[in-house]
Amino acid sequence: MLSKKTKYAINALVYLAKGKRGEAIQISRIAESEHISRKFLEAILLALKNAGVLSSKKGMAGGYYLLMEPAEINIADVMRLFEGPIALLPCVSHKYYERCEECKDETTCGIRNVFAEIRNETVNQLKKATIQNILDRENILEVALKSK
Amino acid sequence: MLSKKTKYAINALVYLAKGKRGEAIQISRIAESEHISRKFLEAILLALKNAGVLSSKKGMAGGYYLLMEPAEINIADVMRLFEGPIALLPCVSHKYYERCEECKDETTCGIRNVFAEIRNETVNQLKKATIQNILDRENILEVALKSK
DNA sequence: ACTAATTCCTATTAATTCGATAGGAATTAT
DNA sequence: ATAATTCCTATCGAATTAATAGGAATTAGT
Repeated sequence: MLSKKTKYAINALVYLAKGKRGEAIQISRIAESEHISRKFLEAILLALKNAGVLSSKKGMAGGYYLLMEPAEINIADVMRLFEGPIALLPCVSHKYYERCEECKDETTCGIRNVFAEIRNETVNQLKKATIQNILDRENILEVALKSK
Repeated sequence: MLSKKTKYAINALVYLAKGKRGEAIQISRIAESEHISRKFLEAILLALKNAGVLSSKKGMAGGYYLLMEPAEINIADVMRLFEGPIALLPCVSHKYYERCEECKDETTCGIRNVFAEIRNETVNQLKKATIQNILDRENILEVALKSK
């Protein structure tokens, strides 16, 4: 399951993507709308800023705004930022690789082999899931609902 | 990432599947071979027994043995047993469903929609990954290595 | 220049989960 | 009987998670 941090990050990104591009939006406004603790959200948005996803304006009338395009922001990257590796085992992670302590031979380990495949398919899936993709789905679902 | 519990469970199941069917194998033997704390493994095997995957014989010359066929034991079920739901959000889990607190409309939530798809694909993937599948992969990898 | 509103940054806390350990009861082959 | 095993409950320390606190730095508006 996703941590609340990751979930809140996605909520906030979708919220920001729904607004006007370039308009600075205050933390407290996002926090209220999405029912997130303001202080907690503060840390989350800061991390997204440091990762280059968001930018911010300080001081009065300051706030956060998207730096990347919604179509470029994907769930895989957001998850990596807040949850660490997507791989289920350290021995099949690219960025956080770690050898299994007592694995006799990595090249013939069936467990490693199957989890490597799972990792690859999962990453592909999560990369397709962009913020833009989420917005598109919402539009489709709303249209479908109205036409009933 | 998988918890050590889940990883150890898979290690133990693969180990048992490699041995003779029906032969009771002691916890301590598995623990030594797979470098797992014996007491910790004890709890893991007990849980697998209660889930109907393993059975056991008590007393001297006792131990654990597979109750299900290696082709019937899949990673999805093992993960559910030790990690809880496979879904990344509670609102898309079947068995552990929980509504997102302040979701205005579940039926048009784009986040929910995308994570429902992710869940389905992940479950399909993890169900294909059976203990038998892992054994088969090891055989293929070993043959490939020898012929080099 | 002053004020108020905001982000930025560090530290702390409470609750939960994870990995492991301890000890003994129940069971069974020899 | 004895020794070896599973079964069961309780506990513990460390790490992680979710949240809170407080104040420094920055900036728009007056």
